[in-house]
This record gives sequence, structure tokens and C-alpha cells, in this order.
Amino acid sequence: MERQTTIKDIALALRISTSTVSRALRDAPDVGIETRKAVKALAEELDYQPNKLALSLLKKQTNTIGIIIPNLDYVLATMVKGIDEVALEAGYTVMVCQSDESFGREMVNTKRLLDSLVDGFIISVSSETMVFDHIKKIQNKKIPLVLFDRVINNISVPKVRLDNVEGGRIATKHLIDQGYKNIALLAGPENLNISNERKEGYLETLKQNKIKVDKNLIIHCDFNQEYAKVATRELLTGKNKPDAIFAISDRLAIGAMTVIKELGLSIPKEIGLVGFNNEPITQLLTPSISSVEMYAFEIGKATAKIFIEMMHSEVDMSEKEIVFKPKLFIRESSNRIRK
Amino acid sequence: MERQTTIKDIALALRISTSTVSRALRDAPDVGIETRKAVKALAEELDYQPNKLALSLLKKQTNTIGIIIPNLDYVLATMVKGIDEVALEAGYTVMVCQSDESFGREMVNTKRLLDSLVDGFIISVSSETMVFDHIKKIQNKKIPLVLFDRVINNISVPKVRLDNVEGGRIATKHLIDQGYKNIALLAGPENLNISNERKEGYLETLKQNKIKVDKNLIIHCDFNQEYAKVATRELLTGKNKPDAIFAISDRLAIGAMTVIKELGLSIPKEIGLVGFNNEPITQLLTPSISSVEMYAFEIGKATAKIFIEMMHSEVDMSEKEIVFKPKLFIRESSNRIRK
DNA sequence: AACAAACCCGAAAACGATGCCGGAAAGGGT
DNA sequence: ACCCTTTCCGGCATCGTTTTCGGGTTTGTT
Repeated sequence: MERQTTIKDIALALRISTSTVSRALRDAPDVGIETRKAVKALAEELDYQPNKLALSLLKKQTNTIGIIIPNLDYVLATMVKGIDEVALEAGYTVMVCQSDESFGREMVNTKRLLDSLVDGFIISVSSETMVFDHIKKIQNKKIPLVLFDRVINNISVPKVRLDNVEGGRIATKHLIDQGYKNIALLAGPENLNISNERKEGYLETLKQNKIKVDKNLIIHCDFNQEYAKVATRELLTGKNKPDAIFAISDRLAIGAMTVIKELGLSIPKEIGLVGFNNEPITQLLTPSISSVEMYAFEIGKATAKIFIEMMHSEVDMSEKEIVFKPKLFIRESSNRIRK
Repeated sequence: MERQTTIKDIALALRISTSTVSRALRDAPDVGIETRKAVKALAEELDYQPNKLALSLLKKQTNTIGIIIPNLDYVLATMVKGIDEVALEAGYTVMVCQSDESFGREMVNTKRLLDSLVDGFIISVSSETMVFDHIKKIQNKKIPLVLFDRVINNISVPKVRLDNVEGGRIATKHLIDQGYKNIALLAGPENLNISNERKEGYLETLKQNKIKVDKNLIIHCDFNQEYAKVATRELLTGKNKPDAIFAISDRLAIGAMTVIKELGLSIPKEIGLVGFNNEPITQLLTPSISSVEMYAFEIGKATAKIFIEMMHSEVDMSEKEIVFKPKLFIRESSNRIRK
């Protein structure tokens, strides 16, 4: 690693002071036209790059955003892409840390990012996260923070998320409209907010349509894909056999689909199926899977925008919450009434 | 954002010098037991965190690795996870930038990371990248660099990658062993190394088995999933209809599978299918898809290990190349001879 | 000719930490 | 009582940059 040319080198070579060089490079007013030219020419020639560390130390800001996410699945990767795009545009660089759905690693990551002196945080909490001391620590230090996707309620901080309850509603409503009467729910981990919200929408819609809820038709399973198969098998061989399944993620839906086919049931005739996330792959399968679009990219962008706004203005945004409305894409897996 | 407590605050409060505080905190030898205790106690109380920027400026190293990748699909996300794990362990933090398969963005990213003063680079080049000035720039500055997955040949730098030719071979050989005679290739973009290497393995194996190559059976298509469907339709309705398809990625394979089913052909009886990457989803589909495992996580870890090694030793590793051997997982989509 | 006003530029402090060097105080030996 | 070691600590430079303040030279005006 070779020594970078510094402002001092230029100053020395031109027999002027570092202050002058600094001003010349930044087009400050009081510097002679001649010196300015000379400085710029030499800077170009020596491939001078200002040292960001020195600047950060002085200005007390690093132009870096710390992002903590539970993993890098399709949805989160897409969201990160959205964040990245906006952040880059605004001159920020992001540091992405995966908590791997572990609370411990989430804490370690906050600590690391904290003493990497990031300017702020953008976080989606892990499914294990039930206590929020690390979040509060960030707040106490008055460091900008935005939560997204998997947010925490009862905490005063800007949030960007999907209306998951609505997502649960539209999926369930659609299945009812298609004439399914016995709708099962493949839910995620018990304490995961987004899962429970979708479940809430499901329950609500069933009640609204005077369909009684059968607890045996609701199965919580991990996002591990094998669980989905086991759960589905359980459902379809139980005493109260469902005629439709609403899965809380496309991965779960795909697992369910496999089992349904294995059992020789036809989709959508005998069993209807709706997923969540609208991953591209849902369109590629046979049958294609109906799914709820959650606008991951847009959520990412909106999150970053709020963050940037927080950095640039002094107004309190701690109560701000942006909620995206989901949209159902109806495909073969649930469309048995011709339209 | 509140002011962090600094070494100076502690020094002032204890009426000692900053140097003493610094030494006390780092357990340096020449500092009295009493002062040491006092310093540590106060540091604890004030929640003192050393300022990394100041340290980095002084030591000229940031403990940060810049990672540039074309996107965040399953394979790369898995690799990044591997890198992350090893890097974290060694005290490094990673900055991940996506080039989005664009050469321009790859250059912009290198520049950004370069003047973020990362300690080194870990790069997988975009499919557009045909000129390597940015890579050479890194080398000229003598900054550690490791290429992985999509590497560049004819360039003297450590690399970690899969033996893609072998991957092409085992997939093709397997299809031949299963009695398929007319094997098509769904390849990736024309100038993508990994794609061409897999193709090479395919061609080589055909020749070795005295099967003549039909150029019409080789279709290059983008990783965009829709292309795969178009290409497959083209293949299966052309004059020389293949009885098997080797797809260079699972996504392409899934697209192909959809079309095969649409056309009413049975898998694996009439058409055999093998994918690449061994994504978890290949096991979930019906039929499950045979696929070549590329050990993404391990490749990520190996890459990071080489990087760390480069940082800690002075030996030249520019010729080092770690090549992982792929392994075929045989599933329903290509298994028509009972075993 | 004298004085004000531009116009340029340099010195020095500051950001937070480390590390070398030198010096004061304390202790031990003769 | 003197000298020589330890032991412990403070001063200062350093990393690369910005910024404030002040001073010198030139130009222009009356």
C-alpha cells in the first residue's frame, strides 16, 4: 500500500501553505487565479485524493449508514438495493451487517457499527429480538435511526413498513371470493411481527365473512423450507382438511405446493394457494402462484429517503411512519373462477 | 448526536495527561497501578469508546474490506455471508457494493471504496466488465485484492472460484449416463466467464462421448428469467428437439421446467433437466431438479481467509488460486434410470 | 502623496488518539 | 551523602484536513 499524496505534498512542491492548497481545491474565494490553477494541475498530476478519515475526524461525520438486517433473502436484498441506491445518490455509503436472525449478533453488530462511527442506523430486527436495549442505546446517543420492514411497536422512531394486516386481508378475501371455505394459514415464527400482522388480517377477514376459525388450520413454522412441507402434510392429512392455504411467504407457499402435488391434489381446483412477497419465481412455476406484492424496493428507497431527511433537517420525525399498501397478484394457484 | 467522551475528558477529570490515560487503557507497562485503576473506572463510568477514526488516521488502516459484487442473488448473498463470517472474526468490517452488472457502477464503486480508504478489496466482476483499468489501479496502489467466483484470467491476483468446466462436465456426463442423446445448453450471457467455462465442460464431454455438437442446441440468454422460457420454447419447438437441457443456473432451469410442462412433456422421461447452484428451492419443486452444488458459502470463507492472510503476511500470493470442485446432486428431473 | 480597500496567503488550532523521549521522584546500593 | 536505577508520568510530534484570524502587498481613489 503506497503512500497517498497529501495536501502537504502539494504545498511543499509549490512552496505555498497547506491552507492555500486546501482553499484552492475547494474553490474558496480568496486564492489567486494563478495559484489555484497550479494547485489543481499538480493535484491532478499526482492523483490527489482527499483523505476521508481526516475529514471525518474533523467534521465528526463519516457519511456512512449502518444497516442491520436478519438475513439476505430476496425481500431484504431487494430492500437493501433500494436503500443503497438512494444513499449513494446522497453521498452516503452503507455498511450491511447480517444478524442471522440472532439477537446476540444483532447486538454485536450495533456495537461494531457504533464504534465504527456510522452517522446513523437503518435496522430491520431479527425474529429473536424481544428486548430493545441496543435500540435505546442508539436513541440515547441521539444517533439517527430508521426502522424498516420488521419494525418494533411502542417505540418512538421513524418506521417504514408494509401494511401487513391488509396483506393478510386481501389474500384471505381473495380466497373467499374464489369460493374456498376452509382456509389454512402457514404462518411464520410465533413472535415475528410481520407474521402475526398477516395472521391478524387473516383472522379478521374470516370473521367478517362469518367463517369460524379453526386453530388447527393455523400452523406456525420457521422459514426453513422443510418445515413448510411437514406442516402442509400435517394439514392435508388431518381431520379438518383445508381447501386453501395462505402462506406467509412465497418460500413456504412453494413448499406447500410441492406437498399438495405429492398428495395428488389439484391446484387450484381442490386446493387454493396464495403466497407472500411476490418473488419472481412465483411466475415461473406451474401453476404460477398468486402472491402479495410488498414493494420491497420502494420500501428500501423510502427508508433511505427518510434517513437522509433526518440527517438534513432538525425537525423531529420520531413519530413518522410510512405504510405501504400491498397488492395481490392473482395467478393460477388460486384462480378457479374464470374472470 | 452527542459528544462522545474522549481520552482528553478522562485526562482532565483525573488531572493527568492524555498519554497516561492512553497507556492505562491499553495496559501498557509503565503506568502506576493506582492510576490505571482510576482511569479504567472512569472510562467505564463515562462509557468511553475509542474513536476509530483517529486511530485509523494514525495507523493508516481502517479494518474495512470493500466488497464489490454484481448483485445479491442467492449465490452471491451466500458467498458474502461466508466472507462476512470470517472477516468479522478477524476484526474486519465489510462494505458491500452492488455493481448491478454494470461496468460503470463497478468503477464508481471502486472509486468510492478507494477513497473510503478500505484496507483491501474482494471483488466479483460484473458481466459487462471487459476492461480492467480499475483492477489495475488497485494493484498499482499495492492494495490487497482477491477475486472470487467471477474471476479474471491473465491477471496476477489471488483467486477463489469453482471449477466451472468440471461443473459442466459432470452435469453433461450425468445426462449422457442417463441415456439422453440430444442435450441442449441454456447458457448465460456470451462474455461471462463462468458461463463459458460451464459450456466448455459441456462441449468437451459431448466430444468425449462422440456426440456431435449442434449449435442450435446452445442458447445464450440473460439471467432474466423470462428469457429462459422463450429460449426453451424455441428449443422444444425447433427442428432438432433436445431430449435434455442443461441450464447454467437454477433460475434458468426453473424457467425451462415451466415451459417443458406447458408443452405437456414429461420430466425426466421425455426431457431431462439439470440446473446449477443447488439452490434450496430445487429440492422443493416437483419434480425436484438435479443441480450442481458450487459451495458458495465455502468459497466466501476461503476468499476472506486468503484476504486476511495477505494482510498479515508479506509473502506474494498473487499467483494463488483456490479451485473448488463442484458436486452434482441428482434429483428427479434427470433420474430416469432407477438405481 | 497618503490612506483605504481589496486581494492573497500563512500560521496555528482543532479533531482524537498513539508513541517517543526526557525528566522528576523514589528507592537501593556503596 | 552520593550516584545509579527504576518507576511513573508529561510534553510534543504526528496522522491529513479545514478554518479562523491576522498580516502583508497591491491597487485605486482623492
